[in-house]
Amino acid sequence: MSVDVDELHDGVVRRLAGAGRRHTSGRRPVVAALVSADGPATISELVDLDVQLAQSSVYRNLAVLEEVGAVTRVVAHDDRVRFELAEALTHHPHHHLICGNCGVVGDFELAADAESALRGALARIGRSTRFRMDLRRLDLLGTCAACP
Amino acid sequence: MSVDVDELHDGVVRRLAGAGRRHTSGRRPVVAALVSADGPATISELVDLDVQLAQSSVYRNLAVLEEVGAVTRVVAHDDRVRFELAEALTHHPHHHLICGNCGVVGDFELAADAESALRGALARIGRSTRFRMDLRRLDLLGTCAACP
DNA sequence: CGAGTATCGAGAATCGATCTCGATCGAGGG
DNA sequence: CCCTCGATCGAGATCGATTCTCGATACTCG
Repeated sequence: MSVDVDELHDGVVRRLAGAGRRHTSGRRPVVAALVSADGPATISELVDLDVQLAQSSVYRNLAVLEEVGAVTRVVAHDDRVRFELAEALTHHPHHHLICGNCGVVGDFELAADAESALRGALARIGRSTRFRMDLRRLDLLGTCAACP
Repeated sequence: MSVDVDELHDGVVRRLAGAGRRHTSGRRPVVAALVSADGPATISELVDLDVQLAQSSVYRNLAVLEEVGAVTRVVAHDDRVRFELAEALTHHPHHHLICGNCGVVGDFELAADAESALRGALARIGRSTRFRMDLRRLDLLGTCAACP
């Protein structure tokens, strides 16, 4: 993760302020843990990364941060929810590779041409179905290197 | 769902037999409920569809059916797991559109050209990451017609 | 028919996620 | 600097989906 951490916190502060919320001593460590985590992290992973964190507060703060658009919720295939910093803050557009076996989630980027081709195809699909496609995210299932 | 139900049960029987399991009076209704469900269904939806079903048995049987490859587990964005009949049985290849808001899951198919283009792109990605991409499934996030 | 194994169903046990509630913290006003 | 009031905090209770336990049944095969 090669993002200017101060700039990132600034972004978080702005979003929170815009909703009348504060960037508190309870939320900063959560954001910090998300930065240090390599990719989408579960609550328990975050608590492990920073033992000071109270589980209930992490849940609450992640909910708030998600509400103001600072973090994004990622659902994988093990029944735990994962969170990651929003692309708007990290400036790092990406999609997810989910291991259908163990649930690990990895990030990847599509080449520009593949990305635009995909967007075109999906826009067509969105029109033919009752869904509005935003292509905010593309979750792909595969098998990670650690699984058989 | 326009599949020959008898042929479908035959497929289920074959898969179960191949693993030394039986297609019992407890599993048939589950498969039947999956057929009548329109798309991936949650356990409670299945139980609602057939009040005779015992919840614990549905869980167990779906696990068995998944084990032998007769059904597939689908993870959406509401915290419930959904199940659907495996493509190998329905002969109906498709991907999923997941409403990021309410969690509803819909099916869709990609046009052949888009599908192959996508496969190519993903194969490349699989090589550059530590994931083995199988493109068994493509889950897309969008917003369904019923959500704001 | 009898043995041995796969299943069944109801209820208990798990465990991640959410909610409750009294104690704190922080920005502004006085 | 003190006070007020809403935003937050943290620990523990609660919720709800999923899984496990276990005695009772249903089949298959000899």
